[in-house]
Amino acid sequence: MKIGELAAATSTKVETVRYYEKIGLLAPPARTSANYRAYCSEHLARLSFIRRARDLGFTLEAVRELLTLSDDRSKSCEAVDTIARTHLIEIDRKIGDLKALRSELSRVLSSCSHGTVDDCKIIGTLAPRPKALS
Amino acid sequence: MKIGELAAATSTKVETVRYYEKIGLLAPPARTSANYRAYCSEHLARLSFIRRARDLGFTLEAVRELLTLSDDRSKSCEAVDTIARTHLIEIDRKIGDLKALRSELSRVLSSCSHGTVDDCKIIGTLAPRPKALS
DNA sequence: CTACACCCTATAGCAACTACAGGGTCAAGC
DNA sequence: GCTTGACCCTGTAGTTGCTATAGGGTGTAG
Repeated sequence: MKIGELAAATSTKVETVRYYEKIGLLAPPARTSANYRAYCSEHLARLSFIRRARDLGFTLEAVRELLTLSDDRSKSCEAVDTIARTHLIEIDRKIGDLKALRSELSRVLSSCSHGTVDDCKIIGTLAPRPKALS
Repeated sequence: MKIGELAAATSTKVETVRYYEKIGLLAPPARTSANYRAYCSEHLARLSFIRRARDLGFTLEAVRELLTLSDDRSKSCEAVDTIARTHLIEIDRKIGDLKALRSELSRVLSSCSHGTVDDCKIIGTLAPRPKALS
């Protein structure tokens, strides 16, 4: 399996596959006589794992941990659970942040009276022209 | 006003203030005899504007546009409105993405039976071990 | 035999900072 | 008068997760 095929099979870009290899997330595969990367099904499984985890928003560092954990199949999956739960909390935090930001921006927008910049409440909200310059 | 004071007044880090100057967002201030940056109230107003816009999630490029627009006080604020509305749409998209991701991750997490990694549904979901290796 | 798609390495770029390294300046305290 | 410490300076490299480019080699179809 050449890199382009592996990439296509996992909806990944070729450069990204090479990048994962460079940062040690994907094991370097064998090479053909022409120095082309030759992947096997283990690589495909590994990269699929990585992509799925990435799609779920895990950082590469978290993916790295998950991969390590998943390699020791007899260990408790508590650590796995912890990583996922931590990630969920982080997502909730981000959603909360964005919602707060959304309502603030929405408020600013609704105050716009569509006149000149001089009257613009959006600009006004951003830059409260100082009443007293020092 | 020295850079540390300006930074403190706007809850910005000193390095960030210098960074804004470097990328042309904040005008270079006068210098003291010791080559220290000496800021005036205009700089304070400008940096406050930048920080508020950033807090609302505008990109630096959007901030740059908003600053340019806000300098021409007689112009229509339509362009300002457009930038803000575009940003709002973008925020909504991000919230949607995160919510979808959240529900997916939540589903994965709830399937965890807290046994060993070998049974772990989280790992299993991420890496469906191929039934037939090629 | 010559296009063309694919592969290789190595490096730089993106956003928006942040963190050094390696210096200079200045006010206070002994 | 000298040192300590907090501040300031420039310039560069690091962060995350890729993506893009330059400048080349390989393999196959017409």
